[in-house]
Amino acid sequence: MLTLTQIKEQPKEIIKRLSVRNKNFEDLINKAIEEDENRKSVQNELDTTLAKSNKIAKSIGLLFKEGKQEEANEAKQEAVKLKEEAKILNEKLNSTKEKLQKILSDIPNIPNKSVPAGKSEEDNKLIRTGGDTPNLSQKKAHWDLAEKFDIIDFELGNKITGAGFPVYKGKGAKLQRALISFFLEEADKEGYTEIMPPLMVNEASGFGTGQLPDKEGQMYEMKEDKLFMIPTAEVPLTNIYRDVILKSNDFPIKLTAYSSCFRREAGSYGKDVRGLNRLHQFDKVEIVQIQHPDKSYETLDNMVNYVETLIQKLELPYRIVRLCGGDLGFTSALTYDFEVYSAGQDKWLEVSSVSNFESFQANRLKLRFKEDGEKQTKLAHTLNGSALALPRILAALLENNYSEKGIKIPKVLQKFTNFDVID
RNA sequence: GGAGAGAUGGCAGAGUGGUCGAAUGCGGUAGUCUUGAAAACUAUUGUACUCACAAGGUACCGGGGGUUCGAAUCCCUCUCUCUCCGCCA
Repeated sequence: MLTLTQIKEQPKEIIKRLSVRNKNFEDLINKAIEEDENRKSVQNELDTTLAKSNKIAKSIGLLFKEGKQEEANEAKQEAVKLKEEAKILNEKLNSTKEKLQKILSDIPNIPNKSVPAGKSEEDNKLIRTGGDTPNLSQKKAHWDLAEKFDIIDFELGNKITGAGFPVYKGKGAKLQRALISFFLEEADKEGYTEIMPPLMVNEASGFGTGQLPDKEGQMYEMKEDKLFMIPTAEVPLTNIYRDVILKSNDFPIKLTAYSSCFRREAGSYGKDVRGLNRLHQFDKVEIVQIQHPDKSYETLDNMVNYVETLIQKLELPYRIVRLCGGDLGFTSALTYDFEVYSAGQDKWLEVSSVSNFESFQANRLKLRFKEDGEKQTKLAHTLNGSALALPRILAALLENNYSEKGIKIPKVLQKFTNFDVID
């Protein structure tokens, strides 16, 4: 959520910057400002009414003590009147606040200046590429390979749960575990503190990172307990710092977590989502940083570089793109997507998304900090990225490393798998 | 799931209808003393809105609602924590 201070300081600039999202937010911004003015005047009125009422209430106590019954009773009548006024004003204030809140929660984050305008992924800006595309004697899609080597069973998942819940078996399961260990160990070396978070979160946490109320349908919900299955470890990880006031020397805060992720992704069926390409349950190692506003973009670059090294170590061909306005997530100010080339499908698969949310999440989370010696609190910046999501990495590993001899395991993973080929 | 107790400022903990934004202790910060430090002493120390980051005002004692001129204090409700019992990896 944007803060009203941000909006009021430079509304025109914000409207202009939001327009790269391919939508016009002028009305909403103006409404927000208007509604806030409204809120202020109502609050002022209420405050003065309450002040009067408080004063009288205090005097009544004194009057009774002094035995001035009559005067006290007179004051009482006055107080009743004020109370009624205050009640009406209070209702008015609440509805105004609600309206304002609704408007604010409909305004997405301001894209960073470097975000290109554009409608869809075709307008994303290519930053760099790396790795070599493999020369394969024969191309096979990973779902065929999975069956051939009996390492992932999609049918079995259908039986036990439903579509999008694959069952990993034997070397397939071990490879998953190896990837998780590899990613966590790398993150640890990079200075991230490992966390094992809950896989379900409450409503307040969902709101804090922006999944609620906007993307409600994305999460699996336990209606009876008002809990949600996490769509990413970003949610519990970032919410560790909800309602927290940090000191400026607490920065940077670096957290990592492996978790299963659960996404309903309603309505996305068909050809592009075969095999591991899109799942309801998948595994991911996430990295989160909380940083001083002055340093968050430097940190974003570091995170991008870090994710790049992971893909390089896995010897996968990749490209990094900067998302255009139309493709940029609601809460993000700047996002880099990583895609790996998966030879069997002849497709680029998105495997990581690294974003700076600036103070957008922090405002929802009430995640603040104090500059050394200063009294005033400021909003911190939050960032996160996948490092990395497993299924599409696995798909690319299977497809790119396949030959008649079987599927070759990248060197960095072998100490975790204890085998070097799937055959 | 059953029975009971409780939720107060960074922590501990007092406060059961007015003078309570809240005693006291610890912690934090600044200062005095000291060559320096410790100790001791003094002062200061919640968040947010309004507003000039002033003064003043307002809200917040787990969340929401109610009673009252007035609530941390009484009532209702929700959430959470603890103790005992039951169940259980």
